[in-house]
Amino acid sequence: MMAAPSIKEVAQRAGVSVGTVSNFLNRPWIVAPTTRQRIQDSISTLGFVRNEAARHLRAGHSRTVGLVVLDVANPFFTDVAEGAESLAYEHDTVVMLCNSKTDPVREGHHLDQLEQQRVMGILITPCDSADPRLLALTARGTPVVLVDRAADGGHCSVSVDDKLGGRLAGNHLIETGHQRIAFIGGPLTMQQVKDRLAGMTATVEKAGDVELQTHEVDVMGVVEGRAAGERIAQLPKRSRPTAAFCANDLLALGFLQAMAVAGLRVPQDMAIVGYDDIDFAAAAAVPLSSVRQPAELLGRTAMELLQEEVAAAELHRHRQVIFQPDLVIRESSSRP
Amino acid sequence: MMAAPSIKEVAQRAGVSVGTVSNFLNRPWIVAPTTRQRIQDSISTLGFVRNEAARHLRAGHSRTVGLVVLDVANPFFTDVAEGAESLAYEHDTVVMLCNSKTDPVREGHHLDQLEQQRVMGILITPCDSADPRLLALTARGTPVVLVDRAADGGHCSVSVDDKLGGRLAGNHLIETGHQRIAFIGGPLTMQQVKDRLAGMTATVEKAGDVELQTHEVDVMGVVEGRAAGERIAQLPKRSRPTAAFCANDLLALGFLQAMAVAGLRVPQDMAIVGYDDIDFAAAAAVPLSSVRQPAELLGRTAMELLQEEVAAAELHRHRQVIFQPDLVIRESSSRP
DNA sequence: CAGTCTAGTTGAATCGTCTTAATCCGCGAC
DNA sequence: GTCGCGGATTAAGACGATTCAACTAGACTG
Repeated sequence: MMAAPSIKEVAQRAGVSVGTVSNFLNRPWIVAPTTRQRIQDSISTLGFVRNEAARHLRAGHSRTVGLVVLDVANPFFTDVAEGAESLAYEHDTVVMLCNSKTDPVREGHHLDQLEQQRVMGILITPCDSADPRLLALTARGTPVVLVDRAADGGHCSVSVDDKLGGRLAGNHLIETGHQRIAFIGGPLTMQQVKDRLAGMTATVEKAGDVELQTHEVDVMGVVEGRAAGERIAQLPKRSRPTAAFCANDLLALGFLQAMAVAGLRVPQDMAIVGYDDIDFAAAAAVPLSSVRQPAELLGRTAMELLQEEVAAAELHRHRQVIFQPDLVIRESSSRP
Repeated sequence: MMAAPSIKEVAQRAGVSVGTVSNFLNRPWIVAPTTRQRIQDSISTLGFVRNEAARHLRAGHSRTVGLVVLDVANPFFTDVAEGAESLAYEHDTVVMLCNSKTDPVREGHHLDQLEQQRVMGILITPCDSADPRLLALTARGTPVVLVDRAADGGHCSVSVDDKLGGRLAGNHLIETGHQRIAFIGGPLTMQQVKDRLAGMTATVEKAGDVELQTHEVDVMGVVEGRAAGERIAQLPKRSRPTAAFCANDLLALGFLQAMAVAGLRVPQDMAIVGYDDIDFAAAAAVPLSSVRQPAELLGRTAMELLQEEVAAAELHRHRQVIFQPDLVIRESSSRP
């Protein structure tokens, strides 16, 4: 296993200078056809592969974008990644997917690594809304775009109107006649969760005689949803909510399973509305109503903003793009 | 936004040479305490961040490992990633997670990128067992470790005995009295799928009077499992299988949902056994029996083999590690 | 035939970090 | 007072690709 051949060896073998090989690689049309052929041959016999590190060093910036998500196992985020990657692909850049698992320490570690790699920029759904590290990063020259969370001006951001999402779910449940509603989500330090709850609360207050219970969880996964469901199923019928609004679909799925186990019928005994409208939601045992977020578009737009910021540099003005969510009504919350 | 400060500016400001700063960074103990302090101050006031590209260029190899999986949305693979990452973390290396989506073109693109980045090595669950590209990659100096697939000597590999897994599922279903069994999985070009089917087939043949139907799918996701389930549910009762063995849990989950929709009870009308034992399996509406694979261990071991190969270089002998799967029996296949 | 183009090619400098051999300096031993 | 020793520091190359000013050799113009 010898060392990988460099442009130099390619040049030598083709009988030209390194400059010409570089031209061949980057501006082939200015190289004479015969020379071009010789270089091509040399490259394939040697099995030459460009050294990205060297290009990067010379260029001063890499062709990689970091994407830090809260949970790779959540289809919502894989869809976001998909969207980001599709645009990246068109611009010949690479996406580095990092999983913070809602853990600030892990998140910090990933940010360090990405900064050391001098990535073009970072797309992130941060654990903490107001982490000063993000601003510091930007100040030191790495553009940061917030995903699924509105920024307050220091960054670009792409988000969905979570309060509206909460209101949509609230209106729907109240209209279908529910008077005791549970909210399941958390941690409540996360802006998205706070906003979804706020939207719901606003609707409930306007309606007057509706009771809202809040059940906080510390991670939004299936397991936690199931646990919350079990807790709620055990409540005496008189005080048990008749509907649940889960802050994401993973929670809702777990919650749904708990209902099945507890023998409560969905939607007759318990209506459920989730959030994100992941593919699983429509395909659940009882198809889940859910507040739909345009995940892929979110990712794609975030990448767009980043590319804008990178291109414009000094004269760039941060933008906050906000999408509207839709409520998709399915069996899990249809009128009994 | 000025350019990121380099070691040179740090040195200047601290009144030392770049060599000393480099020493501070890599072998702090040989630097005098007072100097150390001055450099530390300089670093923090300038906000210096190491340039990984330059280190990499100098060192000739990067501190990144590529991990290419078939489907990031499949919890099995996120568990594998978790395992790989945990070990990587201990060795101060970074994992770059790439999603091929069972698409050879995407896979190829990722491999190109990773090779250009001169990654330390690549852990991959390839689409095609026998892609010559993998051997070429190794020949050119990038170690490749196969994950969840046994290699034939050209690489290290970490896998699980899929034939045994198939036999375990087969024995279990036959013992519980089933005589018509469906196998759902695909594409059949994938070695894992082939082996799981082979194990099942062997058991069925030994038993004698058991019928096995094969239902091939082209991607192993929830949607496809659901479709297969719908197809099978429509069969007349006399010819409809009474049990299904799905080549992964995503398929099984989809299949389970289709049964619910079709009004078939699980396990009374249809027993189901999945594969991978992802967290979802235990938490499904009807808890799923599943052939358990040690996903995290798989990832961790793959990374271990890679590090071994990188360290040993010339004198390295490829190893094939094979784990044993376990059958976890839950409600979905318990005796009616 | 001198002069002007132009297409094609070259060589050297550069990016930021690490390493190696060389240098410096102060102190104790003789 | 000199020598040597060792701890601390430095200066000078790599590493591989890119770029840009400079150069060559023909072709063409007037």
